[in-house]
Amino acid sequence: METKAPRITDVARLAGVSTATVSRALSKPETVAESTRNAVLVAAEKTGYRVNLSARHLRRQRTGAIVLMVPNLGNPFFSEILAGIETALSEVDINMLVVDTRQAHTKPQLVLEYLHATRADGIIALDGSLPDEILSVASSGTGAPPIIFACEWTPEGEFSSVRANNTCGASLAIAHLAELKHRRIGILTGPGDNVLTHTRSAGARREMAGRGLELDPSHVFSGDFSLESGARAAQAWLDLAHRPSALFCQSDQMAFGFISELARNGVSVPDDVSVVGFDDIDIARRFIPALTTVRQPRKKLGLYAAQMLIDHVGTNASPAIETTILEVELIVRGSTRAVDD
Amino acid sequence: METKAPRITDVARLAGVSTATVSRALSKPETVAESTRNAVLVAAEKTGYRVNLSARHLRRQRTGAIVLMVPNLGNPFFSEILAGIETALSEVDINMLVVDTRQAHTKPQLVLEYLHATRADGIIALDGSLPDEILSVASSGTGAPPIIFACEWTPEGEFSSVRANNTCGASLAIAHLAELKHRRIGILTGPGDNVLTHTRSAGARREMAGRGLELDPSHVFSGDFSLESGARAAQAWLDLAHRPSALFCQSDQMAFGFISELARNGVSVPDDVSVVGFDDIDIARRFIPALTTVRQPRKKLGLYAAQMLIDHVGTNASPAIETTILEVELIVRGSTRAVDD
DNA sequence: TGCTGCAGTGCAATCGATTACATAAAGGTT
DNA sequence: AACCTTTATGTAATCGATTGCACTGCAGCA
Repeated sequence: METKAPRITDVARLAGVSTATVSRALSKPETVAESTRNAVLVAAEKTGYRVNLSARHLRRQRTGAIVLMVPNLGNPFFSEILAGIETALSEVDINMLVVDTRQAHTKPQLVLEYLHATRADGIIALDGSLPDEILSVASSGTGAPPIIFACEWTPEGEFSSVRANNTCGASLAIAHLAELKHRRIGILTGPGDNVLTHTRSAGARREMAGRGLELDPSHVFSGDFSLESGARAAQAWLDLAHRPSALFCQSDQMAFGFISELARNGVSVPDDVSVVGFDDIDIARRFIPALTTVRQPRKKLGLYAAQMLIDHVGTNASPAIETTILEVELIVRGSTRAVDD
Repeated sequence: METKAPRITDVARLAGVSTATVSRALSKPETVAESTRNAVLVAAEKTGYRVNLSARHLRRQRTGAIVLMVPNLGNPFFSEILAGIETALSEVDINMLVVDTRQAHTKPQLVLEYLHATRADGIIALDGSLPDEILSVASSGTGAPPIIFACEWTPEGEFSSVRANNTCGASLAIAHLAELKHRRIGILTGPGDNVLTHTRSAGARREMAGRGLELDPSHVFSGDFSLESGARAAQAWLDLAHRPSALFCQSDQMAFGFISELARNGVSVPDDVSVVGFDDIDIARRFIPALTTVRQPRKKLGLYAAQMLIDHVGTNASPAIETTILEVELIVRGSTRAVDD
């Protein structure tokens, strides 16, 4: 019963033309006479013909797909960026291959596979801390597809990237707390080796310095952007004799973990501490208290990254390194309030 | 400068063997003499050879990829399932192509493309409500790749699926509330046309009936699994003269929206109302109050779905329809408490 | 009338790897 | 010594679509 899928020759025979004409009628319709084109279309419809993409890709030397390297698929922060990328790609008929890079650090070989041009036409990396082995291959240019970093990036700046203005975001967060008269402001950072951590920390420190505020080293908590690391920071906060009255968390997730753990210990946000997050993920406006945070234009980040990659893929040799920085916005909600005098 | 990527003939020449031997040495090492194999491996290493996947796929008549149809990439509930699927697939060297099906309903053509075998070897659908146009093609069997439903499924049961025991989950939720002496229990449902909505509602109703509890029609709120629909239900709840003392929400997101909106109106969970969710997404244990909910084994759902699909793809003609139902678990946290007598 | 140009089409090479089949060499059996 | 196996390798067809080049026929032009 199992009928074979129709091939281009089947359509050609039915339409009474050559395969070359069928191919042209379908992919460059304007080069074929209208009557022929219609005959081909009818024949294609009748046979239920679908091009064989493997054959097309082989011949055209493109794969019609890009890979997306995500540091941790389980993190909700990424999902909306994914959605943005997907939207942009689906319009130009490019597929999105998703890879979780958590394993990249233990098994770089596995991820290296993706860097070779027969797998994908390009790469969007949401993970700025890919192992050096991978980055060196990527930058060597020989046969490796173009790569764009989104959100995160590599400090050396060898690659194009689209990112939020993290420095400015951190400044906004600190400025907001300072204006609420907080003078003992703490910071809950991301992982030590992460560019976002550095950039946000630097932005925060600069803003504090500019306002003559000191940053007590014991008020710097180090986390890893996750809920649980926020909860751990709360424990550390509780153990302090001299506690900060406000905390700038470098991710919303950590802010939630922090607030939640404090709540379990009878400490209230914002009454006892003010908290500012970073990202503005969906749940932020519905957390209790609603979280004051720095909004990153996630959908836009995804769209821009995809667009940039599409451009690179189209003009198949543009080594120009572009960096697009998108503006962020402080969203003031219920997790911050002025200190009592 | 741009050197062409090395081909299999380059490796063959360098190793002094035929292309057939190179191919075998790389993909079926045991069929080649050890000395030859080593020579090939060395030559491959030296040239930096990578197989051209388009060529391989064309010849082998497989694509090495499966597509994953996700109803809404922006929803955090799905991310962990994605992670599970990705883990299983990466071990067998299959790629995951992710497609957002929100557009499927407006543009079925676009999604139909994926159903043709040259794009993917198989499909995992997290969306049970694909348009009929698509389902009929999928079930016709002619050239369409195997499809597995995960989490959601189609009511007609024409396809294999992996899902949680939703009926049982709903029962557990209601039983828990009933044991806390709640007698006026409300339900916040998902979209009316969704299988999960029906199954969970049926399970809840049955459990209530079994315990002699009445379900007041005005205590059934209809949502769409989203945060905001939970908030809207809270408004509806506030407007009631005779309010339920407990609410079973068919998703955690809705529970958060509901609790949050009540909090803004000075109503406390669990003091004034008890709330049970469904899913146990990460944030549930850190929400304030921590959410009592029914845990779905998300990672496992992903793993099983991937495994089932891999099996189907391997034995390339197994029309047997399997249904795997995974058990759920009630996680009691702070959003529920006994009614005051 | 004869020539040029162009639109429309077909022929056949090509993309690169895989694999059925053929062949050769080595070892085993009687 | 003749013959059969087994193992290792090579030859060449094949997967299906695309596209450079060549060809045909017709319109336009001098």
